Amino acid sequence: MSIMKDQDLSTFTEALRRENLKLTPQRKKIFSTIAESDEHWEVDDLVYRFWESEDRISRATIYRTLDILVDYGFVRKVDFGEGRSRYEYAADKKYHDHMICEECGEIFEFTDENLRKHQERLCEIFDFTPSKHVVQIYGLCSECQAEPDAGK
Amino acid sequence: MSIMKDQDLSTFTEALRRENLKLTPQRKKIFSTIAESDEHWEVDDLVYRFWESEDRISRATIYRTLDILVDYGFVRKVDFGEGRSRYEYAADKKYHDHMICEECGEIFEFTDENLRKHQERLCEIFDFTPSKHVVQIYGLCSECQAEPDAGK
DNA sequence: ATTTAATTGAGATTGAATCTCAATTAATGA
DNA sequence: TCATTAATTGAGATTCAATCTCAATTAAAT
Ligand SMILES: [Mn+2]
Ligand SMILES: [Mn+2]
Ligand SMILES: [Zn+2]
Ligand SMILES: [Zn+2]
Repeated sequence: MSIMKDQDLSTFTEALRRENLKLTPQRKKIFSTIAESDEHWEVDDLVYRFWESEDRISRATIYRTLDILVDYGFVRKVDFGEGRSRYEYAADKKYHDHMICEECGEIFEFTDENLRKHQERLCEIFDFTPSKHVVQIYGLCSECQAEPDAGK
Repeated sequence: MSIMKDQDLSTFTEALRRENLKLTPQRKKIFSTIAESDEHWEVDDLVYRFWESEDRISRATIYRTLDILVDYGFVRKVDFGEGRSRYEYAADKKYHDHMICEECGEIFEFTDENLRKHQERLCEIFDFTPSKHVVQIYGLCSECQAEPDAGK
């Protein structure tokens, strides 16, 4: 685990203490696994990863810990309309949006400051105080346009 | 039912015939109810409305009919992260996006051509062929900023 | 009127997410 | 180090939206 992520872990530890929550082995393990995970993983990715390891962690605990991590801003919850949630480690990553290929499932991240500013302006017009923006573009990625079966 | 919506119904009828599907009383009733419904309704809104009427329609049939209507483009399915889907009658309404107040649940629609064009440009850059865009802004509406309990 | 493939509805099933509660454990401080 | 206490865990039950199954019904075409 990198220096940066060790820092994150101690930030997590402090946040827990601040709210009188305990630093349990389960929470520690979930945190460090997440910090090393691929992007946009789902709960079962964690469940099965732990399942194969020495000490399993129950679904309930995983869900509960994720809620805390989302609250604290270490993890972002994303919904690509699959009927279940995905998550991404947020601590070392700035604002971005997603393109989702409906053929191969690949997810492309992009950042567009103009897009962001447009939205801010709209909020001003509506006198709306935003807490969260969702921008998603569904369609066919470059590969899948060429060969419709590429991703299968 | 307006002239416009009668036209829609016959378009629906034709679409059904084209695919060898039958025009049943249930489908007719669902269609006309939808065409008169408020925006962003959910399945249970329909279920209960039919429940109180003469002839009830089963959940399964409602879901199946909605799938067809979404396929044909008469209805748009929207997800505001509530754990269930909402729908809106699409036939007489052009492109728009949504602001969702997290306090009172109100949904505001807006249309911004620049935003749309920005997204188109991004798709070109990524060589991505879009089929669907989702833009949602969650936060506090004007009313709810002033009085946090306004919507309760 | 007959034929046939599509449709319906009741109820079972799935799958994600949440809840319950008894047993366990981290944290605090004497 | 040990006792106290409130937080945590895990197994399994529960919830809820959505989908599936299948026998009975029905729209539509001839
Ligand atoms: Mn991402
Ligand atoms: Mn709308
Ligand atoms: Zn693709
Ligand atoms: Zn509001």
